Amino acid sequence: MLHPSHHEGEHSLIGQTITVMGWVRAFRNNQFIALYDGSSFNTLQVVVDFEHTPEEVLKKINFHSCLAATGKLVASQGAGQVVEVIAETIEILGEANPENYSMQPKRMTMEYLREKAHFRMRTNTFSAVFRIRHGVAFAVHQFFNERGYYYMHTPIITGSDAEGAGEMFRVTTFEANKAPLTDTGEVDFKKDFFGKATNLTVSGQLQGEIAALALGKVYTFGPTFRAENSNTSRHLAEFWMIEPEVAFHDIYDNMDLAESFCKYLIDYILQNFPDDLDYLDKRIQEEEKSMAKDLRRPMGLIETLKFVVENDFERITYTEAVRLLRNSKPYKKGQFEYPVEWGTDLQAEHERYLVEKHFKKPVIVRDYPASFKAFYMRLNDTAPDVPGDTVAAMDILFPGIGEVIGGSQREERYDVLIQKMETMGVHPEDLWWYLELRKFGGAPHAGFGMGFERMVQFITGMGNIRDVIPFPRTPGNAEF
RNA sequence: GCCUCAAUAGCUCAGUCGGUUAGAGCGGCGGACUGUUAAUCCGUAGGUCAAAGGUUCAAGUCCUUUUUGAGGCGCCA
Repeated sequence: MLHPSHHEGEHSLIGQTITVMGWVRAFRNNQFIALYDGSSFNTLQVVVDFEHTPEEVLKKINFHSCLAATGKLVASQGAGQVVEVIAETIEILGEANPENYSMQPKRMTMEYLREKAHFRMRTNTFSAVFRIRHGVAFAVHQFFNERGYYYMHTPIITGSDAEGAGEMFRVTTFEANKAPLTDTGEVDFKKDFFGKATNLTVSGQLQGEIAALALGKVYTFGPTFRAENSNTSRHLAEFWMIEPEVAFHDIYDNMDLAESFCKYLIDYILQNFPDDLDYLDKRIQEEEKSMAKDLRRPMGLIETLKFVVENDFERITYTEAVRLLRNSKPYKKGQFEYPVEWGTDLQAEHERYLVEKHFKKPVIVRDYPASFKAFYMRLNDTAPDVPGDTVAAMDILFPGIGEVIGGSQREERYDVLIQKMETMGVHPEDLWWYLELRKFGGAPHAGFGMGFERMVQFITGMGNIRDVIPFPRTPGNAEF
């Protein structure tokens, strides 16, 4: 459909009779329809000749009703748009009776719209968010394709329950109350569809490593499932994750890749979705007018995105982070709820201090204690000033969102890996193939996982992750 | 899973110390309007105050339980 920013269309079609189809955003002065078809943020003005338009058609030109208008495209007499269609005929394609329709041409809360997920994409905010979501997804593939990475489809149903990334959703064809039992009274998964217990994937990483040790540079991008009872604005039970895995990369290559990846995605949206971004930016400013000054964002949305693209991320080790936190004002004043001690994981309040107060930019923290990180992360050599064993792991922390990326160099040394599995209670026999990758033609390699929705959340400035995925799945909610 | 807060008209909200007939804006409906930009103007209808129970002469307001939602925390991406 034509819209004011579609310059090619303007010039080639002015003076011609055309048919346009879309949904009514507004009907002003009994005369002007703002028609919207989703192709961009903009609407096209259709001028109605109401003396020659049947009464029953005029009555059905309502908010969000769908229609086809045929008429001549002309340069607009009004100020707000470049071109407009002088309608000769209007055909109502789909009514939207305002007496029963749950959407209204006014500001609605995100919570209300979440209950109307079948209609919320028709709003300015959500249409902008989902156009941008598409843009980010496209940019993911473009980024990796340009760099010679292969897109790998790792399984959604997985039989390995040793991935250690949280609670899993069971996949079974057994009736919930009629599962066959073994002699010892346990569910007999040998009789289940796959002949073993299976779950929805929590990560494609382990299979990604198989691909990386064959094709060199690969990435996955697919749905991921966590059955955690997480009730926050940045967790979903079903989300999309991007996981590059690269042979011959160490932790530093890994951080470089992750940082340039983040910047590429953000820059792609800045370049290609300015109208949508501009609307979201203004929307946030409007929303923050009624908020206390210290609760507002330090920078506007677009300003923030440009800042992230143009500046290096801060890089520190976990050990340095702990030292820095223990010397911080909130620590000395006892304002942290959780203790800061080498060997315990950084809490959200600590990460927020580093990102939002101290460095005021994205921060990459690396070399975490081995004790609370996954078994597959590569053990670092001991270092002076570091009180315990660390692994080559890194997290990228963003303002407002927290962890957007978590990654590591993988343990490629067979003996070290098997020892770590044993101390961490992972059964080597369950991951025999993973171990064989180290035995035969193994290589140093590294990778990371990016939470796709978290990145979209950051780019759109949306406060709740449920509002950047079309149909959110969270504890107690799988409507639509 | 834990903590805190909330639920009043279709939507967004106000409702004082427990007191008589629960209000506003927007939206809806009826009307006016041929250059509007979330158009504007006039008129009008609309309520089981989330549910159940309790205290009280009297409950939207206080108490208990439940439901739903939000924010924070934990788990993580």
